Amino acid sequence: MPDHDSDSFLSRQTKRRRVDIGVKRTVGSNAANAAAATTSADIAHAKAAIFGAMNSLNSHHHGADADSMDCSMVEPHGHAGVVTATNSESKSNMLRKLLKRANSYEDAMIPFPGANIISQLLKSNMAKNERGERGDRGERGDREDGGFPRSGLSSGGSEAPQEDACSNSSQDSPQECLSPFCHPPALGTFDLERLNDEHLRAKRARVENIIRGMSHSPGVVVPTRHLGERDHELEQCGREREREMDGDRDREMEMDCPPQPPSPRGEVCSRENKRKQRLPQQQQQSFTQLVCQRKEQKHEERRQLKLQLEDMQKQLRQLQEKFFQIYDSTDDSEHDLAHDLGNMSEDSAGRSDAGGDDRTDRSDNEMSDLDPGHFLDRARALLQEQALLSEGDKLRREGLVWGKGPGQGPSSMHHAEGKLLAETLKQELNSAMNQVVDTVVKVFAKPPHPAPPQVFPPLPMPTERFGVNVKGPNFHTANQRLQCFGDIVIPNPLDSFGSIPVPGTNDQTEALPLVVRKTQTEHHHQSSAVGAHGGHHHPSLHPSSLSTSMGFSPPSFRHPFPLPLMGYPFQSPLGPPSGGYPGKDRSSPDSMDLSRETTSLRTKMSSGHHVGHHHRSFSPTNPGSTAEGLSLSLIKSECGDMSDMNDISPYSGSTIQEGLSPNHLKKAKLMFFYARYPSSNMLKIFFSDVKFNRCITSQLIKWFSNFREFYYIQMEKFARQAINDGVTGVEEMSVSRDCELYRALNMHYNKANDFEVPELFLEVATITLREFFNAIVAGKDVDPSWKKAIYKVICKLDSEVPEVFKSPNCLQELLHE
DNA sequence: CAACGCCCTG
DNA sequence: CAGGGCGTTG
Repeated sequence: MPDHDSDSFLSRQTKRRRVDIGVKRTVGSNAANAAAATTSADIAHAKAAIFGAMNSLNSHHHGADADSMDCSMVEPHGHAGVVTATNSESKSNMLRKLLKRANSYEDAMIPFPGANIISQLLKSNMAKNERGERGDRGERGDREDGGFPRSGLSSGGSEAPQEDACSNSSQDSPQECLSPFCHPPALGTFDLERLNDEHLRAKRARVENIIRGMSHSPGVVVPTRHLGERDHELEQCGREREREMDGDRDREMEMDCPPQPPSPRGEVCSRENKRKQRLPQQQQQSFTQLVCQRKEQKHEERRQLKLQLEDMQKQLRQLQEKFFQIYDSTDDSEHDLAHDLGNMSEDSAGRSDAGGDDRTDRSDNEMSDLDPGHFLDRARALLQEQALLSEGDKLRREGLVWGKGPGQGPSSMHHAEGKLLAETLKQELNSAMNQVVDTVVKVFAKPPHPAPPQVFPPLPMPTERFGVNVKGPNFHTANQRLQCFGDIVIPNPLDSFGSIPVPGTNDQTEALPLVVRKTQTEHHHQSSAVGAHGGHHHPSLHPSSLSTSMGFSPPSFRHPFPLPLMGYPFQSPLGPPSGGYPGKDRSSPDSMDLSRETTSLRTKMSSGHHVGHHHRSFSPTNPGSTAEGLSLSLIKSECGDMSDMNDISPYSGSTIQEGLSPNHLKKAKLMFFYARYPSSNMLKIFFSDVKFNRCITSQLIKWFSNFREFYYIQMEKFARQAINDGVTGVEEMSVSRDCELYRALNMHYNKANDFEVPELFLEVATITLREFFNAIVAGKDVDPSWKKAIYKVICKLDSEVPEVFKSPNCLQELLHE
């Protein structure tokens, strides 16, 4: 898999060279390599973010609780001892049930598009957690090392370690993390096949159960289907999938690319397309482009879903943790609710012991218990109970105390508080659960809902395929809320995804989750290479400045959808969204997608050849995308492959730019006062708010080259002028703040004169001037390369650029001083 | 060969 | 300031 990645990247790179922006230097290949490593390690980044978040979560609690939290996501067995000891098992059971249901949905979702990836990721998390509990702390550290900017970076060698780290993480991610069978050495091929078979069977069973379950859900009408139908669908999906893969191969042949293994990866596809768009015969291929666009969108959707689920799970774990803190030694009267929650601790523990593969062998009984209808019903029951409880407790809620006071025994006071807390927790849980439900439902209902005008006749695919009537109110709102999660920053491909049919290919994307797991794994890994966060910032950038001046705090980093998600659970103490879901009235994010993508393109095209259209966004009104394709190819030929910049950080709207702005130019000019010859690494460090690619690096270096040029021209000019003026002694030559030379330089690099030119620069300028003076006086200027000696001297005079310049906001900070 | 930097031109 | 050519370096 890494081979494939690097291969494709190499070919991309070589092709790119043709369209280099002109500066012969290929500085960008450093950046490009880094970018490749970044993208290929996106999954590792995501994981690192998750684990980092979990770490931070755990760090707020002491050992046992932290452990139980870790377990809670996987298995509550960690609580079992504690809870049973305190005879409040039923309560905890209730919570566990809820929590587990939340988790179990990933399993339930497996047969559906986008679900498999989630479950895989969750399973991988479980595996990680289990390992982590065994005291393996190093792994997390490694991961963070690979995924996050490190603090101790040397300006010289920041790239090699990055690549190493990235490749490391990309290496172990497929095996360790993505594989549901996390016992590599123990399994022979036969075992693997057998497990795979079982896994598929279990999947099938789950499909049945889910479909059955959906029919219980309010507002969902499900025509019951037979396994045979489903099988047929699966087969069909597989065939479609094969067809598409063949298409990939064909296209690659056309591109005279070295034949690559058929990759389901949208990234590759899009890359192919981008390259292809430069070719004249692209009209013929608009169709295949559509296929790839859809794939890409689907991958993004998966990524989003995955992130959402993880977030929600984090929330749930938090809540659970709180719950157990409070109920550790208290009692309650919730048995009525808890009793129907079944024997969860048993099967939970059983599953935890059995490991990942055992999860697939869930019985139908269990599954029927996990269907969405029951889930929703229970949620409602909880809500009703809440309503009752909260009547009397609402007023006292202010005085919640989250710990046991020293003087507080198991008194009635404590008891009452526990009730309060329980209620609050339940509310939170409910809300969180609602979110889970919505998400899941959203997946189920991936609707052919009326999306932007379509050119191709829509294929009635998802509804039929899943037998889900998506017209229920819940589905709509769920859909919208999902979009709200990703709003502003993350493009929501859900809409366009489900609604952009591709003629001929019967929308095979739905079949992807059903493909063999290995393919899935690859798929996941690769699609995440397009991932959202790849664009956060270059790993070599300074985390300190980022976090302090850009609001790049770890929490927000790990939380792609912080506000809507966090706000939701607490928004309504008593009025949980039983009937109407909040977010129903949110504006459609469709327009935001456009604007956002347009922005992402615009910033990149900061100089020259602006073409008004958004990249990667498939325009339904322009089916062939011929014109767009051409203009797109123009853009790409300007700046190389844009796949490097596809990723949009959630913060990119205000912080990470994909192009150099006039402010960056200004900053560069001010930096020139300190460094005449900054290395590309240095530039990456100091322009941390810019997403580096070949273009940007070249541009920045070109800037400094131009600065030098001007500088040396001025020096020579003034030296000659002084000589002409009869100056004979070098000592008379100096650059002070009132001389002409200084004014010329200041005018050029500090036009607004709002920056105090450092004294060091004056010294360097003086030295330069004298060098020129001496050389000219000595008549060296007859030598065509006489300046080189001077350059050699000057290039050693670079001084440290102040730390302030590392801040993206350094202009404000500098100019306010 | 890639990376870099200078030079020239527009 | 950007584009492109060219030479140098490791």
